[in-house]
Amino acid sequence: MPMLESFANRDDLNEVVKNRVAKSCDLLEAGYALYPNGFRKQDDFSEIRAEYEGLEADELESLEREFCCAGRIVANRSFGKVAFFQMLDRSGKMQCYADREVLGTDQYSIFKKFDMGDIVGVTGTLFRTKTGELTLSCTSIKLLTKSIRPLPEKYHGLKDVEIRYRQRYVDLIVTPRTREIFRKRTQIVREFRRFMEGHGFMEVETPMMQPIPGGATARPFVTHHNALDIQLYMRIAPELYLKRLLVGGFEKVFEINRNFRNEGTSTQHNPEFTMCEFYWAYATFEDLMDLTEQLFAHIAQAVCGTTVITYQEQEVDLTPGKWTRMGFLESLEKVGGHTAELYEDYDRLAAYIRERGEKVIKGEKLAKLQAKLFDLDVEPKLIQPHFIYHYPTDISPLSRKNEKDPSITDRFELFMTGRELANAFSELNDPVDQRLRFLDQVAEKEAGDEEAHFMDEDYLRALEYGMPPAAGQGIGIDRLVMLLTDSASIREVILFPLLKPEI
RNA sequence: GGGGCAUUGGCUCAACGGUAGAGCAGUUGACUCUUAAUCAAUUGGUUCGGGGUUCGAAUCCCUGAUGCCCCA
Repeated sequence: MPMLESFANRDDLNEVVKNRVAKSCDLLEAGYALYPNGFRKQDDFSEIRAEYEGLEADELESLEREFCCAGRIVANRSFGKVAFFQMLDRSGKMQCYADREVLGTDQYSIFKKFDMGDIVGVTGTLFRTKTGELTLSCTSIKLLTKSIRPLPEKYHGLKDVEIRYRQRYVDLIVTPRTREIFRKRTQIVREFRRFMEGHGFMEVETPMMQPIPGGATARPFVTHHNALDIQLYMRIAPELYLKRLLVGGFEKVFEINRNFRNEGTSTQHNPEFTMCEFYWAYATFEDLMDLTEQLFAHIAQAVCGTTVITYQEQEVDLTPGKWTRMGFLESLEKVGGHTAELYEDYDRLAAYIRERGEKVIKGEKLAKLQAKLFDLDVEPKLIQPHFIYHYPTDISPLSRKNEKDPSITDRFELFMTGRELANAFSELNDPVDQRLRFLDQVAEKEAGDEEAHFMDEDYLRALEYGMPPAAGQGIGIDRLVMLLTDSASIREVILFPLLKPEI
């Protein structure tokens, strides 16, 4: 109690909090615990609703059953001797009814001291109100957790996105859509796993702290291991470790986990994000296209109940067989509206890209400029699912070269809604070729490209033992969740997105 | 890294150079079927921080912080 009082006297607290602390003191003095343990909840509101929503008022009345629920008070409409209040549990909301006649004067007067946001346990029976709403009439109400901070306004809810992200716990209490998004996220990951396991893939975990970061073109986070006194990097991709597992003989592996890339944030980038990468021995990138169509359709069907979804008011058809497959250069022509006269003429292409406001770095290869052209004029136009394949070898350091044309690789990226969702290729398993590609990257790193790949001798050693021909793919889980929850920003689908510290 | 917008009570928002206000939440009171309950009364502010202009600044200028959006 003295602690509570000193808490209440802190001068940084607003009136509402002080009031609630004062109320808490009253409750304590009257002999009630503020945070008692041991209440056993029996029933979820959604289960009750599912089972009894269909019953008529008289059928409910003859029901003998007493329910035992717990949750947070999120609305309270009080009359003199009765009150209707809403409770929220993990499954949803339920209207409850408190009646002085039923509860007795003592318990009812204690109930009147409860605030919005308090967590309470109730027992009660079902009835239907005059307006027909299924309601739990309380036979007992017990305070389980006192809340001393006021919840946001009930009608407009929480609109300040900064508070929504920083205090996600409040957002989850008051914003049904937020709860919905994260439930769906869990479902999506679960269905992803189920699909992969159903296709014979084995889930593994590989290092997230790596002495040599590899498998992607990105700047890594650097950290340090004290006992070993070595520099470590947070992984930018699991790729090279998963392929070591192919060498080891696991033919179908996947990992769903976090990657870390030391870059800015945007509506589509968070420094830590979740990827699923999978590797399939004795398959090619073409097999992956078929698998991907099946995978997306499976998840969309399971989570959204349809394979035709709506994203930001655009309809996207994920039905397998309807996905477009198009060559990289072909897409520059057909979608971008350019000809070889532009995209194969280095100087003209460089001039065009500068004109469009993109930088051209001195010594940058033609393929990189073509990729920039693609980003500018093709990617934004790919609304329906498109596999864009045969990327230039120069920008695909881990992909297998095409057998007929070594300037391109057997690689594709998946696009829809104007953005990339997956990257896949037939894997390069020739250790000599891989060494040359690494050396090429090392040269670029030395020339100042901080995103270029590191040399990885152990990975080359693994390839020298022999990695079976294989195809591998990475799918951005956050972007997939954005797609299936119609979210415009990646922060909407990450529980605690990275923000600068408050103070 | 650059540009634009935002920041006012716990929350949602007004006031745009002249006394900082409303609704919800809170407090007090009334009320036995409400569902944004209603009615009456009422508390609560370093207008994001710091500087400046002005007789006077939430408002105009500079600077910093955080967030959002767009670009790189």
